[in-house]
Amino acid sequence: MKAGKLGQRSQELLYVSLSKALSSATSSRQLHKVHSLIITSGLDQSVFFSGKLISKYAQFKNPVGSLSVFRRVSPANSVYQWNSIIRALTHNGLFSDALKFYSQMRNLELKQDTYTFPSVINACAGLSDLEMGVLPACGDLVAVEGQIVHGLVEKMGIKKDVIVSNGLLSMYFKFNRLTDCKLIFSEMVVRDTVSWNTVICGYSQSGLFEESIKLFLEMVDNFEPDLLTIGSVLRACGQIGDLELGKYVHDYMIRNGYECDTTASNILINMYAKCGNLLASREVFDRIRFKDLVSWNSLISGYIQNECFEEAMKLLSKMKADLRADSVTYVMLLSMSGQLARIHHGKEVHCDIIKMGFDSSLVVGNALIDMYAKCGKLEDSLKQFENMRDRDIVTWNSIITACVHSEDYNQGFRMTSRMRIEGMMPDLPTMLATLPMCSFLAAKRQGKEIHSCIFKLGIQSDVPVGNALIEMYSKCGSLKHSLLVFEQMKMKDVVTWTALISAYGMYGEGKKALRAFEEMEATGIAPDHIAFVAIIFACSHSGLVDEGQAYFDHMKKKYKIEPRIEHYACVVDLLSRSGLLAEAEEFILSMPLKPDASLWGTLLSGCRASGNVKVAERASQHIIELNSDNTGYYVLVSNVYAALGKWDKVRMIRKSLRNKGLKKDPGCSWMEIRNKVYVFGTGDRFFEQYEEVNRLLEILAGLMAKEGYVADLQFALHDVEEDEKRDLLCGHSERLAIAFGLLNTKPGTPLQVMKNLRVCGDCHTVTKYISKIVQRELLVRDANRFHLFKDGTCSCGDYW
DNA sequence: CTAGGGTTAG
Repeated sequence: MKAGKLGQRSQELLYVSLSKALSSATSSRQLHKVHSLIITSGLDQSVFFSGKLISKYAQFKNPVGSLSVFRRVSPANSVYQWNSIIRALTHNGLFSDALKFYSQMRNLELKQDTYTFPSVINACAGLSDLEMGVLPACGDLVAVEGQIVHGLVEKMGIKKDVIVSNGLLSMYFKFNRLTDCKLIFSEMVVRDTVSWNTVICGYSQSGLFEESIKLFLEMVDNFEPDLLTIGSVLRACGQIGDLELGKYVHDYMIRNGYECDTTASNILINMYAKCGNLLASREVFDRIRFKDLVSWNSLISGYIQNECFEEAMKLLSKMKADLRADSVTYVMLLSMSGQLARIHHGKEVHCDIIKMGFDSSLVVGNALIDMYAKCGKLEDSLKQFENMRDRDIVTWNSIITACVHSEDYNQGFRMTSRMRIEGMMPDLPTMLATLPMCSFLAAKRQGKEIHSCIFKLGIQSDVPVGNALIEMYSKCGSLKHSLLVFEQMKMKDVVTWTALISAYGMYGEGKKALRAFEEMEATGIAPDHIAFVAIIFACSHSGLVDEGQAYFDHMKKKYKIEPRIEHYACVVDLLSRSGLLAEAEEFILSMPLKPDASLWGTLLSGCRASGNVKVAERASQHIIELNSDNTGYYVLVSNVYAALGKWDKVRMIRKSLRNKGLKKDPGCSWMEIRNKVYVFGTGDRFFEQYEEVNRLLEILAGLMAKEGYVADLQFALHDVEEDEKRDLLCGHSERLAIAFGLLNTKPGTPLQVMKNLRVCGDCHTVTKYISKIVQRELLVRDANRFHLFKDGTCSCGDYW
């Protein structure tokens, strides 16, 4: 009896001391020691110690240890043990394993409790992030598991448990199911700081900054925000540039003693920099007692974002005196080189990166691709891309963007197909990078594919995506689809409206563009300087001279937007296309900014329609004096002298182009027939069906002559005899394309032809005749607009 | 005995 009591007493003592030892273990070595003691005492299979050991191993990032303890108690019969193993696995990122254990637990018909769900929910959420991209089926599975969990939570009546609800909230945020979040949050009976933080962070991370700020303001009435809340809301302030609220939060921090927190101060630096208030950033920085690398990087990045590059460099050298730059610092420096397009600076940074051994970093590698592209060195971007061992989605998006930046669309499309072959899932930025390629090439088929991909990704309601789609469809010859996308967009910004106005402008729908502009103003969206470029261009493409000029004044007076060179160019285009050349020239000479080559070039193009050689010659003189590098203008100038028969001047210009190492963009046209793209260059003789195409053009020439057509030889721009000039005109690439299209499609089928340069006046006339003779709709897109030829007329009303 | 939110520089 006595011995028994003593035994029980010592057993209790052992229990307590082992439990204490286990709790206070601070290293895995200590843990192993205590574990051995527990085993020798024969207590390792007890519910209490096994559960505690499982959790303890998880704490030291040793899920294998947790598992081996769990296996020794199998079949486990206590909820505590199951909870522990599920939590241990989730804690270590082994989400799918955690869910497998959860399924087993469900099969055992053990009663789950409020401790089970938070871990399970976390596992669901974690898996969605990591594996859904690669394994869509797995993602579905998790979605189902998430629903089961939610259902069980409701059935068990533990919906009111704050921790469980918070877990559900966080899971749905990770699935980006915002409506569910809203519902759960509104139904929560009890909310604590964590609940508020979950929704505020969640909205901020989903990019819904206004929503996040609104919730924060609601929260402060009842709860004390902590550092997490403050961090999230400051991020939101920075993103939308809400300086006022940012200052309010800063005051709150000062009042509540968060001011000396380094992390919080770093966020403040970032917020002020994003709001453009570098002085405030600097003040916060100077007050930080313990500046860490992030503090320095944040301030330097602030200076770079606000284009104060010299300040940034000064700070950098100061920083280097007591801290070593890390990969983030180098990424920022690369971004600076890119912004400045200074390849020498970029290469120096690249050398430093190699020296410091940061060249193996994925983020740095991606930044290098971007830097080289922005410096116009696509070759170096490609080299960097090929040299990279690991590539993530950003790598692919960067190289595609690089190709787009250098206008190498074929390379760009090659990259997108390589990306598909290598199994990389495209994302939203991929869509934003590829859509402009389709726009430029008028590749409608690829554009449509991307559109369906956008639906599959579920990002069709994203505003920039919608904007890019509007542009793509309008440039691919489908105004109808553009309008459809526009109508379906729930949220619209100034870019959306501008895309619509430009679309109308390209199709010569000036009146509709004007109406769209008014509608935009009526919905309370203020036009920016680009919207004005779009509307004035739309006017000039439709011959709405008075309206265009009115908008130019409207911009200055009502919106206080100072006209830039491109606005002046629009007005010059507007006047000269309508034959008001004297007014256009006068306008250039009276403008407050120094006219550059683009203005004279615009005037010169405008001269083509009316053939005013005097103005053309004066404009040419200005262009030559300005010594621009744009070949397009020199082609125009040389055309003027060719038309005047001043061949010595033509030769002089050609020679100076050669000396500068510049080459004229060759004119080319292309069209899509049955999913295949056919390209034609000016005067091409080596393509399929060359003979047939030529014969058809001859037949058409005969028929046109009967209708009264006479070739306008001022557009044949070579120093050759008259009849040879006629031949050269016939060789213009758009004619080859049209003839080829006529031969290879059924009668009556509308044709769509793209051209990289502007259509010449003679081709414009010829196309009108052809549309009448063959009774077909011919849609021609040139450098900046569409011409729909139908029964002898053109939609542009000859304002080409 | 076990549970929930994670913020800053790119």
